[in-house]
Amino acid sequence: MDDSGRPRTLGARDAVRERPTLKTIAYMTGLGITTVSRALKDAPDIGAETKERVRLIANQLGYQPNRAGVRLRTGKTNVIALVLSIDEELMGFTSQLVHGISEVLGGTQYHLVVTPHSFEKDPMVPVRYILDTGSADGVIISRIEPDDARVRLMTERNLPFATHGRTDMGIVHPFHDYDNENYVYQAVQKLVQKGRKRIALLAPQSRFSFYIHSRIGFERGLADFGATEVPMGRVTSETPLDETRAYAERLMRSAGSPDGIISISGSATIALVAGLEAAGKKLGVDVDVVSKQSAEFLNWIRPEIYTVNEDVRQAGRELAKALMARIDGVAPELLQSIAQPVWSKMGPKD
Amino acid sequence: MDDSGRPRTLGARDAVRERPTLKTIAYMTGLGITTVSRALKDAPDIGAETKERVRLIANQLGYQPNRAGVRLRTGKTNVIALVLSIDEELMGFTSQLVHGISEVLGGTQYHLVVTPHSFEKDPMVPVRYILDTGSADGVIISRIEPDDARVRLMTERNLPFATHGRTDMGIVHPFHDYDNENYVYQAVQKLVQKGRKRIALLAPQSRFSFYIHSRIGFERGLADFGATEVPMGRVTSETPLDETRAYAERLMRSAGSPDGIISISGSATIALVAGLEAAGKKLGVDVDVVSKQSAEFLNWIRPEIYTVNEDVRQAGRELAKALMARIDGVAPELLQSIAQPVWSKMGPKD
DNA sequence: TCTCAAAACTGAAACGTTACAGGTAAAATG
DNA sequence: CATTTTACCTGTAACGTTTCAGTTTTGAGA
Repeated sequence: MDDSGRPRTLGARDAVRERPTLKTIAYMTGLGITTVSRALKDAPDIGAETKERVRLIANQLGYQPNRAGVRLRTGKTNVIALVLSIDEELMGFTSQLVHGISEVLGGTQYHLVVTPHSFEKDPMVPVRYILDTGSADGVIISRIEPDDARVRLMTERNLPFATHGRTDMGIVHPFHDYDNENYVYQAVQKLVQKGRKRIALLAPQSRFSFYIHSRIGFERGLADFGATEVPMGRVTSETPLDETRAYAERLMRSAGSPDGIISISGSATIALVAGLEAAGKKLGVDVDVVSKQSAEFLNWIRPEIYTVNEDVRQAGRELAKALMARIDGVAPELLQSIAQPVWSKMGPKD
Repeated sequence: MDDSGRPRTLGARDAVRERPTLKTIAYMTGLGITTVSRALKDAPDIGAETKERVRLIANQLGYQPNRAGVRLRTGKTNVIALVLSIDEELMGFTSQLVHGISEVLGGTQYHLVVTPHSFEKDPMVPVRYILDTGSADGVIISRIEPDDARVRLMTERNLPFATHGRTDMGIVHPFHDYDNENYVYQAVQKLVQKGRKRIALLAPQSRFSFYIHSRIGFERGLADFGATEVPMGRVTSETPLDETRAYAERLMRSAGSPDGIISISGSATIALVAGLEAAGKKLGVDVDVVSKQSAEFLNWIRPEIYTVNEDVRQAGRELAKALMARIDGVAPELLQSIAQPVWSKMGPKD
């Protein structure tokens, strides 16, 4: 009926509306689909002038490669999966991370798929799903353990990933971490400088890597600066806030109550402070508190708290960049970074 | 050369590893690919026994339809896009919303793609991108304006969406909203009951729908309960916190300072309280504050604040459910909901 | 016994892309 | 002038799915 070989109503159909495809551009330029595809990829066997022409038309049509086509043909999903635990710290952690990641992904073909899950149940579920369905080119995980089953599995199965936190299992992989050891060490120093000697540490749950790091920093600090530890019982940064508050009140009323407290998490600090004030203690007078926070809010409430900011947004950026590089084959040992603590300007002056 | 007609090493290849496809199941059952496809869809022209057999093998293989294949063939992406403004409220709003949405999406084929953008620049960009690339089956947006260009565009182009907030432009669409009018109305009532008469409202930016709602509730409350307004100048819930604080301090030192303040946002309240205390005022004595919050944290800091919780997680659930229903063709007028304010148990007793 | 309809199943084509294995014409080589 | 390169370009097949238009088989009806 018409110039067969090519599908029938192509020109008409494409000229009207519809999303442009390689076929559209091929039709408009009079070239073959293959040529157009290769031209847009800047392949060496396509003439310079042809490439120019193809690019021009592609731009003008606003051509965007069809993701499903690419994915089906090549297996490349152009998706980064962010695996979130449902009990991640409340105060802005997740949103900061998401924003940081997307900031970097914004200039690329990657989309960000967020996959939350209940950590208590089984942290492997989302990772296995991604592995089984091939639904992402790379994965970002947090809440890392020293010996992390997810890290092992993804390494075995060759799925690129980046971790927010370090492991200690002889596997070299991309990560970004906060230097919690150094943070706690400096915190001890700060408290001792203020004349505090009996210090408590509100640490993370012990299964996580950063528990170890903060303990190491703590013990090194106690030794170096000469102070003693007041134990926090079973209270961690993830204990329900009312329990934390109750424990803090009891602790501060007790005989050997601490005169300095270091907290690893902003929300726990709120409960902590509520507890110690309920016990009649005064911040900056009877006791000093140092806290890390992922959003600048503690000093609005209590200017007396010494605060250190964790730039989670920056962490998101680092993780996204590292992961993309890993996907592109960069060696993992080149994709590791550790952020140093930064003391907030809102805290006390000294 | 083996049993040609079918691709060569299929049985072998699939038995070993590789992801199972319809072809795998077809090979194992001895059926055609089409039959398998239709059997899994429970089509009426497939025998009951055959369906059973196919389902059994599919389950056993852990078959999951290839998303790229489906998407290429049908255009269905099985993706929900969440369009976030980069300057969304800090305190947990984003993460709550994300978790709420994923909770619902968890049981479905849908994936959640998060697409942040700088609202100040151009809120249309992400919507246009999704429209142009067909990269999602539905969209969730927030920060809704009474006359919202995104709503208009998506309606025109027939892209299903749900909004976190209402519009007022004669378009019926799925939404979930918080009853800010009622919240502010009740807040005025509460303050008047406490004997407060000169009330200030820290409202959202005026371009947003919920500005109007809170103003209406405010004015209705003032009239009904007999109080007068103290204006907040140009301060809104999005003003940088230090400016809010400075303004609050100045305001509270001035002649006609308010004895009651209503705040629409938890983070703004922090700055507000810091300001009024800097002016020497005492919460619950010189002035009462009522605040909405999306995470229960204000009363840890100041038990004297009257707080109302907005369950953003629930909002996420509602939005996800509404959007999926809309995608399935349910009429938009059936997919609208408004959450009522709930007074926190942590606030003052009366 | 023959015809027809219903029930059950199936191959081909298409969605948009890329890898592969050519193809063609012009230019360089002998 | 014949032959080989070189530079550019192209058709086919395949990724996994669904739709369409059948085909085969079975059994009922005449």
